[in-house]
Amino acid sequence: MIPQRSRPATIREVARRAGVSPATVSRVLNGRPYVRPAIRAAVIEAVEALGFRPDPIARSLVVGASRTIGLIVADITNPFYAETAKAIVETARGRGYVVVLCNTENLPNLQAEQIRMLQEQRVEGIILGSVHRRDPAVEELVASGFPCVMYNRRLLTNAGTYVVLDNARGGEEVTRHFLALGHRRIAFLAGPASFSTAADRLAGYRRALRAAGRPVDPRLIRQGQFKPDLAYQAARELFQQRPRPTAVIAGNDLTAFAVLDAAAHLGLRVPEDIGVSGFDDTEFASNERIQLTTVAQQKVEMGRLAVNYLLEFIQDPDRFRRSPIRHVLPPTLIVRRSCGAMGRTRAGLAATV
Amino acid sequence: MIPQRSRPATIREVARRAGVSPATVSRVLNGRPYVRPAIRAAVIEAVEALGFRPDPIARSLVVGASRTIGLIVADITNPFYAETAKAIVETARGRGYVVVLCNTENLPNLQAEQIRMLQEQRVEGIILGSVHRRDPAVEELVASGFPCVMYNRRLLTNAGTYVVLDNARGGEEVTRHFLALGHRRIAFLAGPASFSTAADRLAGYRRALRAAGRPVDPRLIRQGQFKPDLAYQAARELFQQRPRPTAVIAGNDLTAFAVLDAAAHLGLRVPEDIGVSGFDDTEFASNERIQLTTVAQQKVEMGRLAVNYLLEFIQDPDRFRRSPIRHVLPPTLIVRRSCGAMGRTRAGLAATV
DNA sequence: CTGAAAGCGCTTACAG
DNA sequence: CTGAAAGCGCTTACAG
Repeated sequence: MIPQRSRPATIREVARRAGVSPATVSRVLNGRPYVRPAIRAAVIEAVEALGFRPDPIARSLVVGASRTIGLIVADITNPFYAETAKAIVETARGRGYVVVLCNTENLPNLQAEQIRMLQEQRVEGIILGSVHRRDPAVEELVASGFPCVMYNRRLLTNAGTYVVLDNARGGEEVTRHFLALGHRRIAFLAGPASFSTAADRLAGYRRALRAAGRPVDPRLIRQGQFKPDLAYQAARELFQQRPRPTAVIAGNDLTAFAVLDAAAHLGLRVPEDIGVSGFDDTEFASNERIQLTTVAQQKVEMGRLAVNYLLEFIQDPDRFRRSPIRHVLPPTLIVRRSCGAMGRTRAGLAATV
Repeated sequence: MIPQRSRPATIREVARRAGVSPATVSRVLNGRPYVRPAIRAAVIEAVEALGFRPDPIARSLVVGASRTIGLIVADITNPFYAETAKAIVETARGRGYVVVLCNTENLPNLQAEQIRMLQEQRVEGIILGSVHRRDPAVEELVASGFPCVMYNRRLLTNAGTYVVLDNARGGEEVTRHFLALGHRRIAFLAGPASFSTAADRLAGYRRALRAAGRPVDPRLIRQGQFKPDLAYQAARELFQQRPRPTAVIAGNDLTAFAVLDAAAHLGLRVPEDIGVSGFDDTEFASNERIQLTTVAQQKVEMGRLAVNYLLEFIQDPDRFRRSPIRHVLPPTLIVRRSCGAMGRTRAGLAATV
């Protein structure tokens, strides 16, 4: 039953068996019209009898399509990337594509090397999850017209097709939330300024403060840490300030967890002494002991969109080169215990501030 | 400077420019001996001038080597798989290999399909992280001699090359630890019996109890849940038992977190009312609010070994077919707050039991 | 040491 | 509607 795996059948063996030419076999395999039904049937019969599966490598060589796409992420161990990667792999599989995974650790040189490598491997397109705002390798890639879509982060030039969260609105909403709870010294622990996510979230924070007529205090802003250990240090420093901030908005969930740790080590209670929030709504944010208020993104949807746009791009590159798609997804503020909004009146909070 | 990406140079253009034949260019590119130094230099000069990069697809077609490996995991959003995948991708990259990621959700049919697909894509080998104890598709793959290495889980037949944790010893040590703390009703929340990890950890638990002359109470054993929501339910049921278990060993960290949630929702204090432990030592286990006692594995090392064995397998398939490698890594018990060993005397604990 | 030729397994004009 | 031929971009015996 199961064909021996040793020597896969070739198209010419199928042709011989069906009594036709390899060209005809190729035609029925690729669903081309103009093949007499009887011949088509004979070919199909032969294909099945031999368990024939066309060699994708050979096919790639001639048509230049590998049915492979590349996925470049900053860090697959970050739950945000893991969850989007899962959706990407799953969606691609459903469309007959396989995905090659690359991890950049946010190193521009490494990312540039991976882009080169993926193109050499003849992937049909690339999904980029870790672009920097200024990113020569990506800018060049976009300019070249090679099918690619960014997700999560985008270029400062705003070039190319991308799907991102409305990070500014997310930053704005969570800031407004803390303001509404009566907080007046709200710190912002932003990621590196070179990531659009961090920059946009911070911009939203500033906008919300200004809209509320509150000053933006530079001492309350810490830039540069998306890594837990750096965020931990920055949080400790913030907590040492007098007067102490009453809330800290972390640039993502992972840094928010580090903020919680720092608070615990300094004997600060969350949310009584300090309100905390994150971004991403990763699995752990809802853990009973964490209960992190956070700005959620539609991670599965984001991954799915990235794949769909990329495959459309591959189908019709000219269209995307002429008019790239900029898809901005809405944020959702998820209120949990860590911000102090649950089970506390505004008056009660005002009293402790 | 930068060669136009539009029409990549071909080996015959390089040959023309260097005034040699394509065969010679191929030789110097592949580091073959017997090329006159002057000619070699001319070829290298031409390669650089044209920014030539050999087409890996064409190369694959003739040599049958794609410089690509497949990686099949159960769930990339599980931190264990994310961390090992990262090490695998990184190690492979260092050796000039690219990795195609597949996610099985532990579905045997899906896994079988991915194996087929990867072979069609002409990957040179496959790393399998989600095999079932009985797994026809994998057993067939191993029997066929196709280069593959399992990690994390292995087959009941024990066939093939693998690198796994000494799960039995891990289960044994954590059980002994709870026994030493004075616990007498230790529950075990095992993963599905079809995973060797779950089966082996449970076997270790049984062994430790028997060695201590303690009975194995079947009501304290729950099989089947590696998913947080199922584990949560199972934990609630365990906690409703009278007398209540005083400790629960979870099959992995993710289920341990669910156990913590269940305890919290029932108003049980950890570790005062109930000791809890996990497996894997994922990032979150060390979170200040979690402080989960757990059995650690060397995840990076495991990933690295899997790649290295696979590449050796690819180099010398006969050797691996004749004598597969069975690499068993030692577990490390990491004691944190959740088991109750910290800051409590044994007498104190005995009093509460 | 080097080149001409064949070939990897497909697809695709080009004829008919 | 179908086949013979050329070709995708390499590598590898085979001669010399």
